[in-house]
Amino acid sequence: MAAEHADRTKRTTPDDDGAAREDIVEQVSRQQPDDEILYDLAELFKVFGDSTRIKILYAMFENELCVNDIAKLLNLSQSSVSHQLRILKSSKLVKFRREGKSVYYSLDDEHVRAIISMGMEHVEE
Amino acid sequence: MAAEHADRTKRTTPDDDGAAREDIVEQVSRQQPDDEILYDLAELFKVFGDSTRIKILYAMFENELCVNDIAKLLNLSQSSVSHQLRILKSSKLVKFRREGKSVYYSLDDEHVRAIISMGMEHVEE
DNA sequence: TGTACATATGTTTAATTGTTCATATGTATA
DNA sequence: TATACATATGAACAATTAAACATATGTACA
Repeated sequence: MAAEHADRTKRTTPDDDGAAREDIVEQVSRQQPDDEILYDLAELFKVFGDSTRIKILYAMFENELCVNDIAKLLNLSQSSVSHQLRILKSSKLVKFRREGKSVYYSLDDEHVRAIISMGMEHVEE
Repeated sequence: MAAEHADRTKRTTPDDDGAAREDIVEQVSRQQPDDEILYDLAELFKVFGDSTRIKILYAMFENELCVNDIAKLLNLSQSSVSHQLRILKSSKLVKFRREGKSVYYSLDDEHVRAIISMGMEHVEE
């Protein structure tokens, strides 16, 4: 794929290049997932894309925490934490269990951990 | 860590639980990366968190593409594509090379591919 | 150098969204 | 059941931002 394109870019005739480009574009178009899937993908990353939510997620990297813990830890209002947890829940990024009056939240699966780790590597390099 | 917490939650004395919570919170607080790093991490995911940018990134998954290709492929204005590529560039998600009048963009490194793939797995499950 | 094509960028506007405040729901216990 | 504590949720406001439009910059070629 990439190799094929590399070949084409070596051509010098304008018309040929134009035709090649159209071919590439059409091929990419066929390979592109449905808009709906890419929309969902963007929505997923949007959830990671807020510093409050990232702080909450990171805090849960190795511990389950209740709403109050998170509020104290990050110096946020209980309301704000609860609102954000609602978003994290509906994106399946965290799971929770009730124990007495408290609700303990934790990361939902290894994907979440992996995505955060991968992003961290990119940021730190 | 998680094991230690599991132990503590078995205690029934309210005072003990309270003290244990504080300990956990303080420990998490020490483990938490600097706000600045988490802010950068959120900023990174924010870039992935737009359907237009995700479409552009995905289109470049296996091919380098010029601005015009992307505009045609995704039925977007040249201006819009260029603005988005600027954001992708400044986040180091894409690299580019000039060839004649055109500028060819491609994914910057394997991290980018990995993050997208990981997100895709989460969305598709 | 002038013209055409490809890309970049400044500005404005409409829409999205995180936080705050107020209030409601849920749970344990006296 | 009344009270206190923990969490959830509805509404309003302020800040962010993607798209559109106009225009500028950069490149090739006659």
